Amino acid sequence: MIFHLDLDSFFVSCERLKNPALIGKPVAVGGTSGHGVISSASYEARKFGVRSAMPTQQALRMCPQLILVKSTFGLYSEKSKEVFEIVERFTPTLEKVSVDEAYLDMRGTEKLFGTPREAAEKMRSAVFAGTGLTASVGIAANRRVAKIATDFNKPNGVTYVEPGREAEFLAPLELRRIPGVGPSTETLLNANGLLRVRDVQAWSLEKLTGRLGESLGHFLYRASRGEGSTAFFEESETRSMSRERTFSEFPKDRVTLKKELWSMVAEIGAELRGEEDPALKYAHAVRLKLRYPDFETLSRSRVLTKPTRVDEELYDEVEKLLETAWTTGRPVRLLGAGVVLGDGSRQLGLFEPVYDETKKEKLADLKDTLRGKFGENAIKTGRDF
DNA sequence: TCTGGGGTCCTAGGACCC
DNA sequence: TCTGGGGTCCTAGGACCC
Repeated sequence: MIFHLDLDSFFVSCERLKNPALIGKPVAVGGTSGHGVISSASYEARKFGVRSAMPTQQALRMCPQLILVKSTFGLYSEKSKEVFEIVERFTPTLEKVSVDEAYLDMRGTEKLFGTPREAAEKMRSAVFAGTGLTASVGIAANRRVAKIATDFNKPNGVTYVEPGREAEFLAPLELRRIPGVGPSTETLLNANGLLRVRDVQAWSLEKLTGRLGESLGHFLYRASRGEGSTAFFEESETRSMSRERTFSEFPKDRVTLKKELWSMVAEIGAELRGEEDPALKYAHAVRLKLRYPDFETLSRSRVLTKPTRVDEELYDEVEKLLETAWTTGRPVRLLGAGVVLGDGSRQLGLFEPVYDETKKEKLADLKDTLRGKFGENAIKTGRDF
């Protein structure tokens, strides 16, 4: 039995703990100024059509009395920690997938907590008693179905899909309920006459792969029958790091863009040098992202001739990408920088020596240490833009 | 009407190798 | 003069998730 636990409108609920006057009202947490989007909406606000990821301006048009609260991430991670400390008393085998969501392996806990449904209710009560937050729980034989089940009975509910009855549970649901089926895939499926899970169940694997492609066809065949991976943990390592910034006023001068690029690259560099896992200590490639005011978005990337974790070396490469990608003088809405991670050896060339730490790298580490001790501004980097 | 930020995975063409 | 098949890497773009 796998549980999927999801905290109800988490950011809004946290804000209500801090300010009870928000209870019972249409509230949304998110970007309050300029080009913001909604991160979390109360159920009162959802009645008006307000949803997360919706532009704040649009939300305000739909619901003029909407109370907007600026997000305070410190509060959310604190509350999240409290919740998972409570949840860990039920099983040590859990995987957090975000601040407000986790999968729990509850196999073999019947003696302690009773039936799956009883265990879920005990868990939800404990979370509420300890933090004042409500959670929804989905129970199934695999992660995918458990997650769909959570969504089925939100907020503050439990859904148990008995083993062997997955296909029956899924049949009436809209395809959109399957994680991985977003707006674009939904449109494609609808255009093929597939509206609900049962419609997909009626197609053979050959028909699905023939009409929709190998990958999507196989995925839907399995997902529609409630099949999922049997392993609890799914291997997944960080493969990239990035920073991006949407400007409130769209700059069109080189200096502003390069200063911003430098500060993002420096953050990435510090994170890279703080990385414990030897397989992920070095940047294998760098990436640049640009978005213009009309939302035209482009990215450029380049594999480095030599893997590095030195800010200056990363910056020089990203700057080159900016020079080639950016139409000089055109205003920029969003600027982003990123790295693809590697272990410092190059994949190509079996006889390449593993990259040695250079003096520059040691200097960069020293700067990080000093910044940690004396503050961000302890070390000034002399750079002309 | 206006669209955040940090990620993962997939696709598709071209280069290159065996 | 004509031209297979499989695999990996690189690059750009896009879908999707929270």
